[in-house]
Amino acid sequence: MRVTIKDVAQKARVSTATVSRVFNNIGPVEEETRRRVLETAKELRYTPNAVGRSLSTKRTDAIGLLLPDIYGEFFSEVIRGADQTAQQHRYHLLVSSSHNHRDEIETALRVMSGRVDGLIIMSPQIDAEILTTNLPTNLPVVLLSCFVEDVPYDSLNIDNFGGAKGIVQHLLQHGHRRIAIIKGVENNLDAEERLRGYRSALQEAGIGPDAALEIAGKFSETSGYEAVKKILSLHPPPAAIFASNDATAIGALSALHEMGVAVPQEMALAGFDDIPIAQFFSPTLTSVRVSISDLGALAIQKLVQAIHEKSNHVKQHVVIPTSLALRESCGCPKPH
Amino acid sequence: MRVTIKDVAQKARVSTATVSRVFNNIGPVEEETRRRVLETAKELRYTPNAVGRSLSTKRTDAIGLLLPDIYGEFFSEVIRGADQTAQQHRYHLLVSSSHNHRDEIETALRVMSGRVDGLIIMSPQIDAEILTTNLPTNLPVVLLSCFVEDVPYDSLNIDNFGGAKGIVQHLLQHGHRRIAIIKGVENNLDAEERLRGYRSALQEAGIGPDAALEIAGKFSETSGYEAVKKILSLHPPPAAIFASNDATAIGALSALHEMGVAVPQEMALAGFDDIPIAQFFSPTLTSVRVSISDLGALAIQKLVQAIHEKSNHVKQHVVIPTSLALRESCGCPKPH
DNA sequence: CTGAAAGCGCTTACAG
DNA sequence: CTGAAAGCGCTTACAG
Repeated sequence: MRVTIKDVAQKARVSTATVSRVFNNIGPVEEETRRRVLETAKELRYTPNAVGRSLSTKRTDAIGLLLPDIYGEFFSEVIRGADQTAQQHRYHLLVSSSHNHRDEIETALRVMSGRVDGLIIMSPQIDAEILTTNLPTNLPVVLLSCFVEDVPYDSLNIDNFGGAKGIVQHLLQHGHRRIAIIKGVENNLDAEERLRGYRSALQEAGIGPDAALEIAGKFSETSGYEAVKKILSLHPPPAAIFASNDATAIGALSALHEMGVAVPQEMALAGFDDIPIAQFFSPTLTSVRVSISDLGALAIQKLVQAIHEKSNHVKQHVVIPTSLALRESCGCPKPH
Repeated sequence: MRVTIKDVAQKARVSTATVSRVFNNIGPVEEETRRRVLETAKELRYTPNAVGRSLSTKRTDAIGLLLPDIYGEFFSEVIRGADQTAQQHRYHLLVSSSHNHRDEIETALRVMSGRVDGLIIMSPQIDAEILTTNLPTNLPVVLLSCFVEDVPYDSLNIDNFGGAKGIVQHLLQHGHRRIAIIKGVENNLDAEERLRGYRSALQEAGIGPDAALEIAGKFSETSGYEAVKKILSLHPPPAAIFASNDATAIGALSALHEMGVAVPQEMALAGFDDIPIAQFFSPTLTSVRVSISDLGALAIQKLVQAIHEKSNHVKQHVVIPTSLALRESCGCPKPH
């Protein structure tokens, strides 16, 4: 069977307390004893059992990452950043995906609680109140892209409004007046804020709202592809499209190519997220830059801080700034 | 503090054994007792502690997923497929990435063992022997894209050889004779097998090997981009390029666009993996189709089976077939 | 410097 | 149908 601390203690002729001390590098241990314990442990191929340890320390050394339905490069970047940073802090990452609905989130929360020391929840679709009522109050939590207002948790949000407004202003500077938007998923915080930013930019430019230019989308390539078909049937068609994320922009670009519409000459295009692959399209894709892996990394950092500082941790609401990644698809020259 | 099974038992005036029975739906429990326990539990907001349970049951209900340095859509698809299937079987997913080196793998293995009921290891760079010497022999393991030969583990491998050979044969059928390959990462199993497939196709077509046509690459967009610069400086340049994965093909495509080389007219191009985004490029990208999310899902299925069947589980070595996703970049018409 | 013992939160034969 | 008690593998005051 499995070799335990008892086996090592017995064989090394010490108590389990001593073995424990050796393995945790705490307390004073005679050098000779330490050597003997380590040797015996190696001989027996002993590995401390994490579950036993967790039960007495009340730490799990694991962090839970709750993601919405994961798909595509955005989430892979979040996970990458989170995992790297978690490892640096000696935490494990328990990933759980595909939670867009209230009850799924609730189940996931229940199931994770007790197995993790803290939780990162990315849930742009879910009202934060649902979380509040379902979370053990003593569990440190960082909310990512959640609706937050007066919630007792740390939170990280992308500056969706500012980023969207900025990129639309840029399209305006290119001289375009009729600018369409392909919207994101309904009831999604990121999507709503980007829409607000789009509208705000137009309004400040003295351009009235035009519902016909606000096309439905779903943050997916396919939805961008289909949205373009609708956009091209408008009379007159717009001069530019702001896609609510890069996946959508990529689908849109594909459709424009297929319909023989030159980008950016006949139609300017910009996305949001600046996923790594954006710069490999032709034309290269203009986007709103968000350091996605940093987002995951930062969430972990905040959470680790919260875990360590315990109850005197001061909650923060951080808005992560964006910048413009100007490339060819909006009409800018290709940068080097 | 945390509310435990004792608190519930006390308040409901039963033993902890009874509370345990109610929550696990086992053994006979008087309906009236069950009701009272459940009510009390709800009142106290009791959630069973997973760590305590694990220690006595010796199950963790978690599966570890060890990935190489994760980046890009391929891995996000693996995780997606794995997580969905794991959830169906009521297992959690403990993800650990960034393991390309021997000692990293060893650390990860040590750290995970005891916290998971089984392990999926994707490690195309690592010799399986390293794994064998580092794994608790009683832990069920499924190897993904690992060098395997006579190892006592289940394994899943993509038919890299067959897929690569097939796509190169297809390029030959388009009439191309000078076909370059952009290779994958060195000492990587998938990369080596794809190279073998490429060579085999050429050889069977009576075309001798030409080292100048085998260009270094790294499975990344950037490496594909740079490889094309070298390829275009060949005299004469080849008529087609087989990129060892889609990321590489995408980088290559980007470079070809930039250099004004028409694809597929002046240069045919094909990739490998068929990542979802491949069909949104212009021209749409021909590739070797692998159902990546199914790969993750299948690995979980195998592992769950192994966990349940215990020691009388029969190890299998499964090779996952591929198919050709023929699109525009190789010269085929666009499918609908 | 070291050990005996209690305790972490559960489950599970065993007895009744 | 229910409970007392041992045990899972650790850690940690406490005592010496």
